[in-house]
Amino acid sequence: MKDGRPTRQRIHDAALRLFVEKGVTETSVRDLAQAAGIAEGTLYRHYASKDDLVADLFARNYTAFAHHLTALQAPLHGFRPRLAALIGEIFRFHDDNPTLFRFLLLVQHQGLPRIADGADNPVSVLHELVEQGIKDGDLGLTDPALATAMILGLMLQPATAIIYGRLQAPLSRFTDQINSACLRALDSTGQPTEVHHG
Amino acid sequence: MKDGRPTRQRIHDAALRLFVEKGVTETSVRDLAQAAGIAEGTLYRHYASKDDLVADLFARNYTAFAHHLTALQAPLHGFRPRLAALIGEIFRFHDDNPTLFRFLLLVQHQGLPRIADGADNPVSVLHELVEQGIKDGDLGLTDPALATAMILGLMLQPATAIIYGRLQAPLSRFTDQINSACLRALDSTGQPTEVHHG
Amino acid sequence: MKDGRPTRQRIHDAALRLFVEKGVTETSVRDLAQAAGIAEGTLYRHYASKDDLVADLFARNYTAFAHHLTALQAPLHGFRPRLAALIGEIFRFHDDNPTLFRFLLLVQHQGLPRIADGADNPVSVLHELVEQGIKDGDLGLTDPALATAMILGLMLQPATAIIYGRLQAPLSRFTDQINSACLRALDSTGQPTEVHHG
Amino acid sequence: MKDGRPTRQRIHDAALRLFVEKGVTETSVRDLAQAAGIAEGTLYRHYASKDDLVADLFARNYTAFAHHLTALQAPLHGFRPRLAALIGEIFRFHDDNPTLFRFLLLVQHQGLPRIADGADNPVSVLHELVEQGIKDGDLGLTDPALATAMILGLMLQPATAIIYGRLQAPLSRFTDQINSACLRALDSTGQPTEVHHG
DNA sequence: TATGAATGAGCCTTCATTCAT
DNA sequence: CATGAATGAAGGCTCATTCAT
Repeated sequence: MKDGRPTRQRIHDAALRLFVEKGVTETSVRDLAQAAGIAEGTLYRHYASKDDLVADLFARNYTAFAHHLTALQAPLHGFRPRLAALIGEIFRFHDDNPTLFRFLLLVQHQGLPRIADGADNPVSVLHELVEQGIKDGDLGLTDPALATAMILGLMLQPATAIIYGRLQAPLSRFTDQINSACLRALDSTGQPTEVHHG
Repeated sequence: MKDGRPTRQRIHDAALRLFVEKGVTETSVRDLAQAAGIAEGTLYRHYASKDDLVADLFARNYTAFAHHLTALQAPLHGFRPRLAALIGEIFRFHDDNPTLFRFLLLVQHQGLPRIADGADNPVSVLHELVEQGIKDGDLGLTDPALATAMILGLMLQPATAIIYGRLQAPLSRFTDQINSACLRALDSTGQPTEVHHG
Repeated sequence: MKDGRPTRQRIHDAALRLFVEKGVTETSVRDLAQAAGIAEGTLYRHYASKDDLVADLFARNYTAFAHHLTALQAPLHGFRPRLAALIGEIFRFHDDNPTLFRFLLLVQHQGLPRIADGADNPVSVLHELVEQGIKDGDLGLTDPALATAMILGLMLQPATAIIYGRLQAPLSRFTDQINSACLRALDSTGQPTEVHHG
Repeated sequence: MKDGRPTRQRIHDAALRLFVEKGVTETSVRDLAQAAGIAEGTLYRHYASKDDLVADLFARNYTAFAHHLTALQAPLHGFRPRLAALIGEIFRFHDDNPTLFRFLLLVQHQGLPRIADGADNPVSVLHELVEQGIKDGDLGLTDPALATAMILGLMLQPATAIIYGRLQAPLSRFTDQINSACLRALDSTGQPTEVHHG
């Protein structure tokens, strides 16, 4: 039961895994303790409550990832290189730790109000990039919220498809295709090739 | 408390609303009964269990919508008109009953295994359309799963953005933009306009 | 397990008994349910919480008893008859339901702030009687709070002595002795008989 | 956190204070450790258990006080001087350390069986004094248990009134009044002054 | 069908206590 | 002696479900 890792790390890992596998509400503290190889009471030495564990897990990683994405773009200039870097990094992150990625996706839909919009939010990072791109005339679209949603959809839905076995991991296989699909989707002035239809 | 609608319909409506507002697990049978204006025990005259209610609500509507989408395409021919019809109908469905739409989106992520892939599944309907489109040479992409994910992302993420207030309803406002964005995204041979980058 | 009494009454009786026997905090909801012959969850159909049960049990009886004492005095006039009636009634109450009496004594020391001073409080009833007595010149003492404490002590300490087996029940045996002891104690002008001391 | 006092003393003080403030059961070992500025485990270097701490605190002080009261009476003779000395000392004790006084009062109602009756018990000391007084013909009453209860009530209820703010500390203000009230209450042959009643 | 009191398993959390450092 | 993380039993409470009316 005891392995080398510190207690907190074992809670962290077990929680991430179970929350993604069964859902947050569906995972009991009993489940958590069992999976982490600790007693139930032990969890409360590290987190004030189950909710606190979820919030901490989410906020810490969500924020860190947002900061990482922001840092990544500092040396780059222009919409295209920055978007490419963003997508590449997000896909790499997914492949490095799919469980964490899915947890963030999962909880985002429940715990969003906890995290204020701003630089700490990966979605905001993307949104700001898009806004800047529109201002610089790099995009055909003029609604930043719509453009952000499109990019998000083109990135996250393939990730979801992997979860359900409709697409084969790793996600990074699709980095280039998704990147160029984003560029095309956003460029409303482009001329789609004429296609045959019967 | 009593209104004109039959009991079953009132359970249906209350459940949909509460499940979307608070989550399925977070909604208790007591909540349901209270919102529907019935006694707790009464729910069990209509559904074998809470799970059964969820499953029934999901399956019935998910399937019906899939059939509807299939029927819609029968008179149409070719990828483009069919995709346009699909998107138009999905967006219209969202705007007509956002609660049901969100419920389907929500439960899909938990109850998916219940619904076998096939004609009863809206995602499958899209998938088959895409497969046919590829076979007919109407799309630049060759991976139907990836193309399906892209279209799905371009449709669903704007719907999600509306939930979080990042985009203004109705979703139908974006039908044309999303439709053409799908076409561009899927057309890997198209030439994105040259853009300035600094 | 089932007897004829309604559930609420059985909870009431079991709670009173256990609270007095073991203390409020020391009595678990599990204990309560077992003693009342009901399931744990059943308690929560009748009381919002364990605290609520305690508060309700206390407030209801404490208040009712205060009202009863007040009513009792309406037809009487003057300090002495009223005090005699008060003591007689309090002792009779003790003997009729010693468990309830002890519960009120017990919880009073923890839940006092819940019950505002006033006509709903047996101690206040006594206090007001004493105040009136002082105003009418019926007492030697001039501090109503002190006089109230004295009477209270002369009544309650014998009740306590019965609990600990230092005095034999019923308490009513001592009604007259305590009543006259109160009168003597309160009459600071009286001349205690000269007594021999060796 | 560390102050000059030895660990045991700090536990002692913190325990007394918290037990009186919140109740024994309501005070956790964690509360105790925090208030005493020690680690939770440290408490167990000094006491075998929380119960043991309570018992020790109670027995030690209860016994010591009984001995003190006994010693106090050795040089005095006769019921009256001894009672006066007793009351004076008890009230002084209350005022010197109200927290300890209240703790003794509090725990007495829960832990009494632990302490055998006898010379180690302040109540017994009073009881014996009363018995001797009756034997010597110094009291009007003939039931020593009842007389003891009366004296106890006349002393303790004012102390209780101070806790609840119904009377102003210090208790010693009332020494003489309570002393003479005891004498009058115990003297069943005394003639209460005739009072007016309307 | 409808009701709503009753059920008891299970949930999150707290607690007194232990023990390796 | 002191520490504080770890323990797991027990606590109060909620829940989906049953059943007599």
